[in-house]
Amino acid sequence: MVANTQLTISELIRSRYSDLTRKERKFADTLMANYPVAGLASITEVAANANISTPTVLRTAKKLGFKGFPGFQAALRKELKQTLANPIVKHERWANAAPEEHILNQFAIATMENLSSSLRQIDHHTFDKVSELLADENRKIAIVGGRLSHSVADYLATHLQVLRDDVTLLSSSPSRWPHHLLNLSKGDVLVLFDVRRYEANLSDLAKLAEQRGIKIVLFTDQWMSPVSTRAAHTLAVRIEVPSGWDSAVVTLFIVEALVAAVETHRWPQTRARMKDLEKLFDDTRRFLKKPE
Amino acid sequence: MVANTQLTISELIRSRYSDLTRKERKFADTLMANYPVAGLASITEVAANANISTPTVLRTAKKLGFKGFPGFQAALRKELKQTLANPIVKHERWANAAPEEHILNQFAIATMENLSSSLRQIDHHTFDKVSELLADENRKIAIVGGRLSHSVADYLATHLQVLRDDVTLLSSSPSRWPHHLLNLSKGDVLVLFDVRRYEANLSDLAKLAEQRGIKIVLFTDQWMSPVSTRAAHTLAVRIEVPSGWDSAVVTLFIVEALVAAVETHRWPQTRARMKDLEKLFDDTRRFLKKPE
DNA sequence: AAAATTTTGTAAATAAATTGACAAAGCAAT
DNA sequence: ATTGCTTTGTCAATTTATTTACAAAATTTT
Repeated sequence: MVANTQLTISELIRSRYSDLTRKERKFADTLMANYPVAGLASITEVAANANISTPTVLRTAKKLGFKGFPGFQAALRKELKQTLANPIVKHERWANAAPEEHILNQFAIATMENLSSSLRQIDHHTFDKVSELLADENRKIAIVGGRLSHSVADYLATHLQVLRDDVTLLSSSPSRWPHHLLNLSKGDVLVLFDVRRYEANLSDLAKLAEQRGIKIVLFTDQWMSPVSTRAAHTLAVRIEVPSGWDSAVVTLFIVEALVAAVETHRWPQTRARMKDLEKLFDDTRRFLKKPE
Repeated sequence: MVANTQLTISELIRSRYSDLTRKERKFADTLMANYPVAGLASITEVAANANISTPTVLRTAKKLGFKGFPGFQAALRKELKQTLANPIVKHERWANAAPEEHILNQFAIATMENLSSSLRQIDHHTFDKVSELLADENRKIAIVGGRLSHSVADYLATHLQVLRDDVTLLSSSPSRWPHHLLNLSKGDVLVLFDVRRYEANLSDLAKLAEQRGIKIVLFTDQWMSPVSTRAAHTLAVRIEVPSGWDSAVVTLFIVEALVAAVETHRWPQTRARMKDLEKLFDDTRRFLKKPE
């Protein structure tokens, strides 16, 4: 007999309940009363909690179609994992029903996991501190990224420039970086993006910045760029996806949230500033109908 | 040392994370990525899933203040029992302990919704078609973005350039765009990022491209850029977040998944090419130790 | 009420998990 | 490159869990 993989174990128990003997039902009841955690301890403990003997637990598991207790428990865990997994991925099936293995699905799952576990790790005090730093117009801001993280640095710069003055994006050629630092002084902020493989140039730049008393805000990955020892604040995110390189999605997410936080800090000034800028852009670039 | 019963284990890990060594963090990361189920199997299995040895798992548990692995596990179960009993904390399975209204959490909710609803709308056949187009080395590729989407265009260009030849990122100044089109001919591909407010320049460029028989791949938002009428393939995503502008996170997600798909199509060539490039970059830029 | 049958538990055998001791590998400082 | 220190894994010892075999208890049938 093989366990039906379609049914949850609780459904399985309900459907087979009439086949169970008195003590077996006692075990089933105990499990259902605290489902599924009551089934996740050792067979000894589980039996003790239900006031039955260990062989009875084993026999029940076998009756439900499992080879042994460990198999039963593994099924419980698997089920729990799916239940706890992000409700969005799990429940909201796609209209067009792309197969589970489609790369979009694979990526979605990995990205959701990256996002949720990054959120669990990020300290929101750090986030708040960083957003205050970036909102403080007494500090100049320089932004720099590595080879692959340059676009994210660009994104942050573009958006911050809308919100405040004195925001510079360091060019992508490392040779010119030290030069840029001359414009910064003690108390100014260097935002640095460094994910693996960590670049020595960024490390050097951080050293220089530290010597000048410039505050470093570091975006890195879970393995932590060596720059983190010099950084005033470090925001580490998870970046693993099923491909040959790393994902910048969660980093971009944090960047956007930060920009939104800065926007909130500076709302009065921002409002006026954005109007001005919009006008400016309207003159430079032509826009089409504005939706909504 | 006794485990503080006030803290959840995930909080405990976060607070002691800096005390953990490399492999210990690997365990912590694995646990956090699939919390708390990843910690509920036997120590052997848990270690195997994290690709570390069992003693390392044990040492981590002890470092966190538990007497042994079974004690650690019992704490996880106890916590899980409480979590499952109280639906209010449900959300905290994927957010951290920051208050519900914290902008990080607000953003997380919005972003997850954007991602899932975009996934539901995107036709995976379109996605596959686009990935084939981009993988076809007989077609030249030009990439262009608007004012705010330029960084995403940059990201796509940087990554595609690793995978194949003939990838150009159009500069951010619209006046030079038409010039670039001269390098493209019938059957080549123009990837265009256009989210509200839709830019007239991009629209003009699309018209020109269409006249020359260039295939247009459009990334836009749910309201659809006017370019969509000229596009061979349109990928529309949801972009709303609680801030003054729109989110590029989901767009970047699709871009990354596309790059991964192209990588798969072209694996044999890619492999060699990436090796060459790595070497080239190693000569130009200096990298520090490569993690993992 | 006794016999037959089923259920349940005890206890031993087996298998597996946990832990500890130590050696190898990795890393940092020189 | 060498040394000293830290981290990590291997392997064996120990403990614990799981399973089996069988006997006792309970239940049902006659």
